[in-house]
Amino acid sequence: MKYRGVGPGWLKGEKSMTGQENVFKSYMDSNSLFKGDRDILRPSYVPEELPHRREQINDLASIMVTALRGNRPSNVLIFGKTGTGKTAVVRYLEREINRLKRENQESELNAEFSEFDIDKVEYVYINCEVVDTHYGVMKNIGNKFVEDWDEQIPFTGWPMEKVYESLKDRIEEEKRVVVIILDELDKLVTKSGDSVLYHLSKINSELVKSKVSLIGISNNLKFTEFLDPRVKSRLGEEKMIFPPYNADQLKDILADRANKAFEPDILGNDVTSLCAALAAQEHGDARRALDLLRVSTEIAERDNDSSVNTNHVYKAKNKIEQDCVREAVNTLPTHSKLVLYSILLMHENGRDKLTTGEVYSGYKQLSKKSGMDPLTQRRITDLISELDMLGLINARVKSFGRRGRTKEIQSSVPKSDIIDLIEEDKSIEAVKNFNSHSPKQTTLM
DNA sequence: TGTCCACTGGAAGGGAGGGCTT
DNA sequence: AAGCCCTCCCTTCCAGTGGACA
Repeated sequence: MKYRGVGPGWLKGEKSMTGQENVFKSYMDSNSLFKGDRDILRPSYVPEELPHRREQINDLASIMVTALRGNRPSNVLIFGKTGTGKTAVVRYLEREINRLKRENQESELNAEFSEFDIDKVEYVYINCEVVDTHYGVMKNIGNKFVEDWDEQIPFTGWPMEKVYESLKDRIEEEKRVVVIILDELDKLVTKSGDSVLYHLSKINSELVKSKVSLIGISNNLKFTEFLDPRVKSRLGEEKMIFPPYNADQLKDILADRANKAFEPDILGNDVTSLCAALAAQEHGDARRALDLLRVSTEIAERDNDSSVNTNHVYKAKNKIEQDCVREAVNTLPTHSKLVLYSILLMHENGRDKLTTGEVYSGYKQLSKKSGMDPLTQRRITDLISELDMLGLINARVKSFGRRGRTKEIQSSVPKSDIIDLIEEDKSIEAVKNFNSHSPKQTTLM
């Protein structure tokens, strides 16, 4: 069939050139329960006020104000579990600094901070879960100071020393105070060590005009144990710990966002309370509370309901959990999929607890069947640990005395759903139905 | 109390891939 | 084109481990 393109009529929701009604039409005509921008319910949205974080905002602002006077603020380490507002507070202060810069430009007075041009305060935010290498972090910081594509540090190819020198030169081009935020810092340290922190924390001794301050954000209080003592002391000049939100605080946060996101009467009684209570069970995670409210509303919209009720919230809870698992499985490399597949198949065959050796022999059978060279057992040990970290399996080291010491492995996902999902992967199509009852098939045991 | 098993997990290094410099 | 750098994925080697058992 010839491709005919999408004509203007389609866009208006009229019948397509094939004579069928446009697939989006019915959805576009249905009423949205959101008042406007649904991103208000996304964790990345930074509201005008952050409920129950005034104290942390003030503390951090009192440290950061030094930058506005042209001096170097102390380095800060911020700790707190997921969804406790760490990133939101840092982003909030970034917005406040930018607002101050704008007001300053408009008034052209620069009265309050007259000795230093506050336009020269630079805020560089790096998420170390995304950029998790020494090179990547340095490159990203350095590239914040150039707009010309030709002058950008390439994403690979330069020696580290050159990247570092280039970064220093760019910062030194004019007198400025650079505040570098390293979010999810523990991920960077775990993966690439502390050399990037070593360089960044001693950079001030090599700068003449400019100054650099670091704000590290981490979920893990213990990650500083892996740091070189010099880095640890330079980095932790100030420390802040963000406590988890309780259910009442989460309810306030949700109520605040809900006021902006919905018309009155859209949310049923107890919807925000339930979202808050469910999220409070998970160490007071505001991100989870907001996701629950947003997904509940989306489910209500799809069901063509005129309001959101607690049933939608329970559905949303299940959906979020399932989506997380499916996403995790879908993005696994092929060999990890085969390891998980072999664990699930053996569970299907009644084997509840497995050892590394058993999983490895099952995996080897599957690899050969799918025409791939199996990886070594050492490598598979690492893949098993990764699956454990993703929460797809439970693996704990256990000693069986004379029968050795190994991991005891159990799956922690719905077996048949995930088996079906893995079987959708084209690259391992040959192992599909490996465990069928056909007499010609071998069975994993 | 020493032995033994079946691994665990750290360290070192190979090599492929992507890109820069000379 | 050759030499170099960095990252990623992987292998190889090997010391260490917990607890049942003789």
